[in-house]
Amino acid sequence: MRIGELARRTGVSERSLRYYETQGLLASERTPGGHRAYPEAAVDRVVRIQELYAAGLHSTKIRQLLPCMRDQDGGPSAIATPRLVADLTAERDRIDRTIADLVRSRETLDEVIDAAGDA
Amino acid sequence: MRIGELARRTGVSERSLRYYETQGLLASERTPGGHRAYPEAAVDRVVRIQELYAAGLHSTKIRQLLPCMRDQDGGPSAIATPRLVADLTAERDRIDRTIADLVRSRETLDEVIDAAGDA
DNA sequence: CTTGAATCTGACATCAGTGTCAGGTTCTAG
DNA sequence: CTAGAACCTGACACTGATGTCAGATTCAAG
Repeated sequence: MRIGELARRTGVSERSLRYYETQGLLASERTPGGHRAYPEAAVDRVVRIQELYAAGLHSTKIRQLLPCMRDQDGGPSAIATPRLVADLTAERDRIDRTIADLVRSRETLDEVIDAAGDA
Repeated sequence: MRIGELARRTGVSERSLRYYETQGLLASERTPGGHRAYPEAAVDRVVRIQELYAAGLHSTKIRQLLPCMRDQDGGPSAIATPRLVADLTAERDRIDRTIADLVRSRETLDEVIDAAGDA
């Protein structure tokens, strides 16, 4: 699959896909002419990357994390080091706090929306 | 209360508090010499602002939203317009999606953390 | 009054992912 | 072969909240 199709299927811009490659998050084969060629599994991987980005992880952490993830074609190809586990645990706690925060903000929005609905 | 104390009590930098003021999010009285003076209620307000920022709202939306919020000293001083309600509903849906995404990412992290724990 | 802490304004830097554009090359259908 | 679509690299801009620094002013305690 080429980059255009991958972009279409994942909803991620070609620009971002190329950026992911420079960050070591997404590998690609190349055609003899130098065009990128992706395996089917790239779709899942890009979706995962997007999720992690949206969860506030930086590319550095994602790069360390990806090899330790179980992807659809088999088990993880690496086990997290204790150092990485500590980092990820911190990220996990941060995500917990973020979720709690989002829930509070959602309640705030709902209050305002409901108050307007009563009017 | 002056800006230093407000910063200490909210955990928000003085820089950010001044920025909030330029964005119309946080008013302040001024001493004769020009120093900012905040009422006690400012603490709550700053915390709210921080939560909304963390939830991904931009200052423009927060500025519109704040007057419609019920704060600790009474009811809201404004009712959201239909236009604003539509915006806030969109934000709410975005927050819902973000939460779902965070939960997925948290599961991903947990898997990796657990896998390392088994080793 | 003096002095040190706190505050003021204004300007510039940063971060990291993404948009966008230019100029060139490759691919593929006809 | 050829035209047009798709892709390549590289560079620069942007966003928007926040950090940081400089130089000046104000505040409050002795």
